[in-house]
Amino acid sequence: MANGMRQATNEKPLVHVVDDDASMRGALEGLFDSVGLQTQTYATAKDFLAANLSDRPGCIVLDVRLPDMNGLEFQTRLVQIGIGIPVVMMTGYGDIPMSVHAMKHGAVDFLPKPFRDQDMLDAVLGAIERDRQRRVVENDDSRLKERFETLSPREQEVMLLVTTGKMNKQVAGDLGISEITVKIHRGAAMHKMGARTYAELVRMADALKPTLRKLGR
Amino acid sequence: MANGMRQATNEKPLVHVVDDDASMRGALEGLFDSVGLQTQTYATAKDFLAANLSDRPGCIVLDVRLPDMNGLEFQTRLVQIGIGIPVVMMTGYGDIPMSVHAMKHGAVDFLPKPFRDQDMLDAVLGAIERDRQRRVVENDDSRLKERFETLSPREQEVMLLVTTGKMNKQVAGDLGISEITVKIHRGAAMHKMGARTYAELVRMADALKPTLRKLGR
DNA sequence: CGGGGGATCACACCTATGTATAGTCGTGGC
DNA sequence: GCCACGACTATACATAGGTGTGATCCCCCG
Repeated sequence: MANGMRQATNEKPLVHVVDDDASMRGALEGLFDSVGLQTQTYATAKDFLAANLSDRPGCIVLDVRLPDMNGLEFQTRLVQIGIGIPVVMMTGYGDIPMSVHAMKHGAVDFLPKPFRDQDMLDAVLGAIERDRQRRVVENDDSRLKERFETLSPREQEVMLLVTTGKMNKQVAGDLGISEITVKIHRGAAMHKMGARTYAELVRMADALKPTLRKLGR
Repeated sequence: MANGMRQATNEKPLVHVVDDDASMRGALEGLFDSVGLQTQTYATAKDFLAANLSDRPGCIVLDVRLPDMNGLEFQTRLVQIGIGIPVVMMTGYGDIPMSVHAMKHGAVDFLPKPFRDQDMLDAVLGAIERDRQRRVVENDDSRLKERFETLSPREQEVMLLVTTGKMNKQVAGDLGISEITVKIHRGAAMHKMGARTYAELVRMADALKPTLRKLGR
C-alpha cells in the first residue's frame, strides 16, 4: 500500500501556543525550545484561525480562557473547519466538568495551571505522536480520493457497484448498459486506481466510503 | 450483513452501581428506578468482579474511591478481563488530573459529587447508548468468528490467502497443492461463511483480522 | 476393523472476467 | 469544422473461477 511520493511525516513538529498571557507564551516557548520543539505563539483564537498553518505535524496548546472565545468553542470551531490537530488544554480556573467536557470533545489532555514542565512536555509529545498517526491515515485517504477523482463519472459508478460484489452483468442491468461496457469501465477503474487485484479494489472502495460521505454525501 | 438469529439489543438495560456508601447506592437506585432503569448495586470492586454479569446492555457507575481498589485500577482490570461495559466515574475528592486520566483510559463521563440528578442521568443514558452500539459490533464480530471456526484449518488458510487478492493458482503454489484443491477449499469457505460473493468474503476476512490478532496472534 | 471427515487430485463443463480491435455518438473547446 | 474525450457497443479470444463426479489416502473414533 505504500508507494511513490510519500510526504515526510517526520518533518520537524510545530507547537502552536494560544494564550493571552505573554509571560506564559514566553515560558512555554522556552520550555519547548529546551527540548528542540519549534513553537508558534498566538495571543488570541482569532490570531490562530487567521494564520495559515504550515503543513507540519504538531499540536495546539490552548488556554481555556481567551479574550475572544473560550477554549471549548474553539475546539468546536476547529472541528467545523476541518482542522484535526490535537489540542492540549490548560487553565488556571478550571473544574472537573470543564475538563471532562473538553476530553469528550476530543482534547488529548487537560492541564490545570500551574503545571509541572514535565507534565506539559508529556502531553505535548503525546499529542504530536497522535498527530503523526492521524496525518498518515489522512494522507492515505486523500491520495486515494485523488485517484478516485481521476475516474470518469461512469467509471466511479461502476467501481462502486462492482465492489459491492455484483457481477458485471448485474451492474450492466442496474445501469442500463451492456456488460461489455461495464468491463471496460471496470478495467479503467482498476488501472487508474492502481489496484492490481479485485480484492484491492474492494478495500479501496471501503476505505473511500467514509471520505465520500464526509464530502459529497 | 444482518441475518437470522439476531439477539435482542433492545433488552432492558442494567445499571451497575459500585460504591461503598450505602446511602449513595440507595439514592442512585432510586434515581435510576424513577426513569425505569434497573439497577444492580455492589459495595466493592471485588463484589462486582465476582458477580457474573447478565448479558444485557448497561453501564457501570463507579466511585473512584473504593475500599479495595481505586477506580482507575478498576478500569484497567475491566479492560484486561475483556469487559467493555462503559464506565461512568464519580468522586467526592477528585481533581482535574484524575478526571483527565480516567477519560483518557476510556471512561465515558466523570462526575464530581455532589452532582445534579439530571447530569447523572444524562451520563448513564449516554453510556447505555454507547454500550448498545458496542454490543452490536461485538455480536457481529463474534458471529463471524464462530463461522470462521467451523472451517477446517486448510479452508481457513485458503480463505485468508485468496482474500489478499491472490489467484487460485498462486495460493496453490504457496501451499504446495493443486489449483483444483484450492478451488474446493475456497468454495467450502464461501459456503460455510455464508458469503454470496467474493467481495463479501474479502470484507469478512478484513473484519475478522482484528479479532484474530486479539486472540491467536 | 469399518466408517466418517479432512485433504488431496483429475476430468469435464460452464460461467465470469479481462483485453484487444474496431466502430458509433455526442459534447465542449479551439 | 475538426479534434479530443467520454460513453457506449460488438466480436473474438484467452484466462480465471466454480461445481459435479469420482477417487485415493490418512487418521481418529467407536
